[in-house]
Amino acid sequence: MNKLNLHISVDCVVLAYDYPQLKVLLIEREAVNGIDTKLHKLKLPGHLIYEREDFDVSARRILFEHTGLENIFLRQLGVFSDPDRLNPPIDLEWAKKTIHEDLNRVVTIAYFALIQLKSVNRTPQTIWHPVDDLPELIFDHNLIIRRALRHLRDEMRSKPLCFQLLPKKFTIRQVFEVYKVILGISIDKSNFRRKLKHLTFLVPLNEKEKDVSHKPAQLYRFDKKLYGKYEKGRNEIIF
Amino acid sequence: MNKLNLHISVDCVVLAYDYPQLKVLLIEREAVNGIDTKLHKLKLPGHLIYEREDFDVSARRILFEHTGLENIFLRQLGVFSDPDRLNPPIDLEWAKKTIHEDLNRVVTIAYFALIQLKSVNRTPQTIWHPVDDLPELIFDHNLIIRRALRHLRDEMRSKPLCFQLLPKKFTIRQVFEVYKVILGISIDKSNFRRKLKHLTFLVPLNEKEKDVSHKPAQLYRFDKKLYGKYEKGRNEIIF
DNA sequence: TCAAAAGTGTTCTGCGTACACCCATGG
DNA sequence: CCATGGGTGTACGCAGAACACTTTTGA
Repeated sequence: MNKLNLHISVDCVVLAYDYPQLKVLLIEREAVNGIDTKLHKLKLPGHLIYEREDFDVSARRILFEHTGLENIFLRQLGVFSDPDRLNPPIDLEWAKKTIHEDLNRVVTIAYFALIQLKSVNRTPQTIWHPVDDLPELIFDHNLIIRRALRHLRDEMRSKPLCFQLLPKKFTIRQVFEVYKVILGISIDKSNFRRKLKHLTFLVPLNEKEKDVSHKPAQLYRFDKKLYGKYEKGRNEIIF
Repeated sequence: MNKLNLHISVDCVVLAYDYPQLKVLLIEREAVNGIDTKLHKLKLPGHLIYEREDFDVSARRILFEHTGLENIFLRQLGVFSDPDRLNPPIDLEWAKKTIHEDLNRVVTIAYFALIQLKSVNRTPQTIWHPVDDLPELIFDHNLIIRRALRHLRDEMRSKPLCFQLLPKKFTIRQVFEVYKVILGISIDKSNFRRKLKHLTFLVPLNEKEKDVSHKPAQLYRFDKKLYGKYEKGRNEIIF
């Protein structure tokens, strides 16, 4: 029998690009008898873990339940272990009633996932909320999201994460938009183009944009194998 | 009362540069009645956590116990949650006898610390072992160290981690050596010099190397504040 | 024929790379 | 005066920044 471990949970920050915004997947907290259901707080998708489950597997299970997706881009973000993180008290009350168990301390392992919004099964409980101006979430979930965004911004600069947020076929402009909105910086469009065109792992397709009221753009795909080679060829030391 | 949590431990990978090698801090596993003491296996410094302790605090406590150092450069590396990580069985036996408790599953939060070897209190139980050709350690500690090294190599390229491994006053050559040994690459010496000289956050001191049988080198220090400014001024997108 | 975005060209500057060379010190 | 490493100079090429310009489409 595989029972719940009452000390450890997994929470997932699932991010998606919904032009022109970056959005995060939130879940409406279920109402529980005895807790004021007026408090429609939101939370990250997550759950206590099972005794015999690797956390990466737990995270994938949770993601599948809420999005219908498998093979998601997933990274461990880190552990949130503040002994007082199960605050405010009403949130803790809710959690106890939901799982029908007493809880003392729960540490959570935060995960970080990137998906393409189009491929998701949308369900009534899931809310895709812009990452700017988030409401107050339960526990320390606001903090976890902030940490995830910082991680994303950092890693975007040196790794090809953006392609996880875009469809398989994309235009340079789409990449450009993703960079602008996530990093919050202005970039010279034509230099950005030129730069991307010289990246060997971006393969131009025999296909162009359709149904647009301007010159249709070249479509590209990201080639993981070629990226591997490209990455090996680099040995810059930058600070 | 603050009791042990039998589900979660903290392990620390403490790295130091001992010319010309990178070394990791290991602890000799204590002998326990009923376990063959011939098995002189080594382990990372670490321990089960206390119920009301933030893990960062646990890690610092452990590091202080083994090195006498406070204010260490410390980062969370990640969680190791394989349900079968407490293998081989003899290691699990040893752990149970040591803490006088039964153990089912323990997940560990791995931390990553960089220190200057000179400033450490050396004690008889602590062993500084070269990171190449490590012996077989208990549990998954070899895996944890590999992960730590990967992390170090990655982060070295974009962050000024090397200065955590060097004394406060250092020469360009020392930085050069650290990079060479950790990244395992060959670098053009004179270009490396030039590059470092242009970094605004490396401040030349009114002091030179002493007692060397060659031209004494300029000493520098790393200025954290200046680095902060330097970092803000960068907004490269690199892939 | 106009708006909108694709895509090209040009100039300047700075940085990485490769490599030759001179300088200071202890033995 | 030699070995050792510190430190400078030069020349080339590529890549980023800034910005003007041309092209292709739908409406």
